[in-house]
Amino acid sequence: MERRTRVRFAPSPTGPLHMGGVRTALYNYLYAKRHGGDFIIRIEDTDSHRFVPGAEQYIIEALNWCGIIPDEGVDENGKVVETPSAKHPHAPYRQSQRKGIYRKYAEQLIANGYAYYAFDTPEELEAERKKAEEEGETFIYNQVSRLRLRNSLTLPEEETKRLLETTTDWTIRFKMPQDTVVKMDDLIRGHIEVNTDTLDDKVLWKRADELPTYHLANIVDDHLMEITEVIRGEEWLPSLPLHYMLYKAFGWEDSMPRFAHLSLLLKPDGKGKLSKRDGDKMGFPVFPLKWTSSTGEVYRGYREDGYFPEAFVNMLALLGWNPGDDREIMSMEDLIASFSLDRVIKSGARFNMEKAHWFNREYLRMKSEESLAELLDPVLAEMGMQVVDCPVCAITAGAEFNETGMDFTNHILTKDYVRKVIAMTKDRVSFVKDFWTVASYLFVSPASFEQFMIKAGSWLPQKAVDPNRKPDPRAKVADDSKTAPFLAKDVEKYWNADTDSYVGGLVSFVENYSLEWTPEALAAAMEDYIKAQGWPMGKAMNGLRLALTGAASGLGVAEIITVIGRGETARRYRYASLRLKESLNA
RNA sequence: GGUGGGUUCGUAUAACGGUUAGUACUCAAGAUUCUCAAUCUUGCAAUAUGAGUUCGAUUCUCGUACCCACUACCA
Repeated sequence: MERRTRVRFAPSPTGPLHMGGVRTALYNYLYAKRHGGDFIIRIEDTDSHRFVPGAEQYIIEALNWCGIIPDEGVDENGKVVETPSAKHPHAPYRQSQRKGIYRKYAEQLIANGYAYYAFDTPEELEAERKKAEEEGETFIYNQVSRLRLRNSLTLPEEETKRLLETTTDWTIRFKMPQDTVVKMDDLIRGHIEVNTDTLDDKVLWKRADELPTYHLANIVDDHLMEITEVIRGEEWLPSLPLHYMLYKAFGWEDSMPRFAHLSLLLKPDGKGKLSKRDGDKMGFPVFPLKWTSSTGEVYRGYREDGYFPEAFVNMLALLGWNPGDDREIMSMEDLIASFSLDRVIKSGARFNMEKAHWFNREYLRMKSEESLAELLDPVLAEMGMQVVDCPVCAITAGAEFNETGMDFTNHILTKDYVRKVIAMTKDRVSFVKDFWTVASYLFVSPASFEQFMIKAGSWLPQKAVDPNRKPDPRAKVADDSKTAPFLAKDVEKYWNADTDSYVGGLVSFVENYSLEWTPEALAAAMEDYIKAQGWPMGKAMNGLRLALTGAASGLGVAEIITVIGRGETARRYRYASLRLKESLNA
């Protein structure tokens, strides 16, 4: 009988979900949707000591941002469901609120001889561990040691009874059978065998807080919630034998889910799994959303760093899985249509920031100018710009737009102007905030000229250096003049009396230019003019760009002029000429 | 230490036991150009290691090295 596919993502609210967790959730989601099944969220909060306020909400919000929407466990308002309904029949979905149901399962195991009561206190166990350590060994609560410890297997029945009633720090432990080979199958890793002699007697239920441990709660809930596949992180592989044994002990073998253990996400240097500190060290976020810890530490998030959720999800999906062909840019629908566990990679994957940037750039290019303008709005507002939808209203309110829709004195601009800038600079940026970085001169005229130059120069993209990479023997020594800040003392290289006259002439030409006002037409006309005058093309054009942008790099000169307009062009030239002359004389 | 998992260019990955070991990112060179990008073209770069099985091994088996996880009354 074919069962409906039901998978779950079962995070523990002990902190923010990091990108590895998001990937696990994503793979679960893709698998569920690929098979037309359900994706369920369950909160595993059986450890009261490690509970972190806000973590649960963070997890749900993060998944929501990624477009990973649960079918069950969380309602439309993003709240974990607490009372059963047709859509959420297994509520509550928080294990702390399910605590009443686990004890009887643990007792059932004892009744059938699969578990026992253990009365050793945490202090006693700690002492055992310490003793073993001094002897150079490791203490394990297992088939051998349980015979000399205080539990219902060694104590007389009356004593057991008495302790159960009079003490409150006992536990129920699984009675791991001796010398039995557990044969397991993993959807990603294939067949695995483990001898039970290497396993210990795990605690299943604690009297102290009357809560189950992960192992019990997990198996019981997966069974009750009719989970068909368990897709989780590799850190669970060592406890898979125990979980197999538990299904067997409960007599649930027939409905036991199939298991798939995902490899971990590694630090970019490949040493160890990704942890929350790595982001700050390596300069990238490890969390989907920004997180502020209770001690006030702030961790960056992909959302706040300007990544598009589609790009983030796409990048994450391909970190440890591939569709079997050369496709890389894939929407959620594409991913769902192609996802399969047998193409999940067994080895751990390292996160690569350059590739993440590339993904974001690809997605940015696919977006319309309209939607990018929308996204750029807050950035412009932050820089003191005011974007208006209704130019007429703005004019009556005192805005003085030039012919291109910009008021450079009052920093007011039209939506049209923003769209124009975006169209012109779209293929130079990876993130929405980069529009400002690469084209601020289209929004503000240079105020303090030399400073602006230095700043503009320092904005040039810094090339990332991978310490692991072998140097290319043919690579030339880095040309500093290309990336170094454009300093005031270099002015003469770019500007002298001749340049000034070329640029001045060009500006007059532009002011009187009356033909088609497009970058192409204007560029052609300017070039003809420069040639007719017999001026050096580079000197004239680069000089004008310097005057207009304050930098030695940037958009085509004609493009800039058609955006900022004639008046602003002339104004910037006069200003630059003045300031640059001062620099030369100084 | 024990148990389990893993190992293809710097990174992510592809390759019915038979390919010139492919692709993308990064990097480099060239083209283009008024600069810088973008774009296009080209290039650099890998099967951890030793045995075995086989006509033939990146692929199967075993050993070694290295990496990772687990080894809690945490998940």
